[in-house]
Amino acid sequence: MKTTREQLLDIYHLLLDAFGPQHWWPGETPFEIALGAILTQNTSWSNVERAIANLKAAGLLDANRLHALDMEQLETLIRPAGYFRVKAKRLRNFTTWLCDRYEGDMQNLEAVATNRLREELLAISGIGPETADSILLYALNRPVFVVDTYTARVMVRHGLIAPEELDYSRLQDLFTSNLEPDVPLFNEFHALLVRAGKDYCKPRPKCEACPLAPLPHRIDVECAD
DNA sequence: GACCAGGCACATC
DNA sequence: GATGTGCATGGT
Repeated sequence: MKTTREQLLDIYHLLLDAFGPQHWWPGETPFEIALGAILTQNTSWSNVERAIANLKAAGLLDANRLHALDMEQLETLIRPAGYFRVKAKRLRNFTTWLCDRYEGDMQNLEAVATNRLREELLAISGIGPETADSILLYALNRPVFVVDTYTARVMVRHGLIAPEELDYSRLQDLFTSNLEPDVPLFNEFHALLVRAGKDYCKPRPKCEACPLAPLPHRIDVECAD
C-alpha cells in the first residue's frame, strides 16, 4: 500500500508527464495576478482575459490608478468576466486595503509574514480561502497550496479523501502535511490539477483518456465539488 | 437551450 | 453549524 505522499507524487508526475509545465500564473505582475485571482472566481479564464485586457488598455494595472477609478467605469471594463457588479466591489475592497495599508505597492507585502498576510486577505470582503491562497502562492511566491473544485474532484475520485470529509482546510492539509513547502512544486501541482479537471474530471467526467486512469480509481464515486 | 466555468457572501432554518 | 441562493458573461 502506498503512502499518501507517494500517491500524491504519482498523480503529480503522471500529470506533468502528460501535460508538461503549465507556466502559471498567466500575468506579468503581482498586482495583475491578484486581480486575475479575484476575477476568475467561478469564471472561465478566457472571460477573465478580456477583462484584464480592458484594464491593461486603459492603463489601470496599477493599484492607485485602479483605486481612483469610479465604480461604473470599473464595472464596464470588467463586464466580460461576469458577476461584474460584485467583482467591481471586490476589486475595490482589495485596492482599498492595498492602497491604505501598503501604499498600493505589492512589493511592500514582502515584509509581512505569510500567516498574517493570509489573515489580512481573508478579512477583505470578497476574498475567500482560494483567492487568498492564489494571491499568496502565485503573486507573492509563498509556499501555500491552493485547492479548488477540480482538486476536490480528483482527490475524491482517487480515494485520497472521502466526499464527506471535503472542506477547504482539510483538502489543503492533505497536500501541505504530505509534501515539503516548495513554491515551484505547489505552483505546478495546482495548475496541473486544474488542467486535468478541465480536460477530464468534469461533473460528467471523461476518465478513459485521463492520464490518471492507470491509478486506483473509483468510477462509482460521484465527481462532486 | 442546457450546461459549465480556476468562489464568495449572505439569508434562512 | 449546515444548507440554499444570488451573482453574469461567454464557450461548448
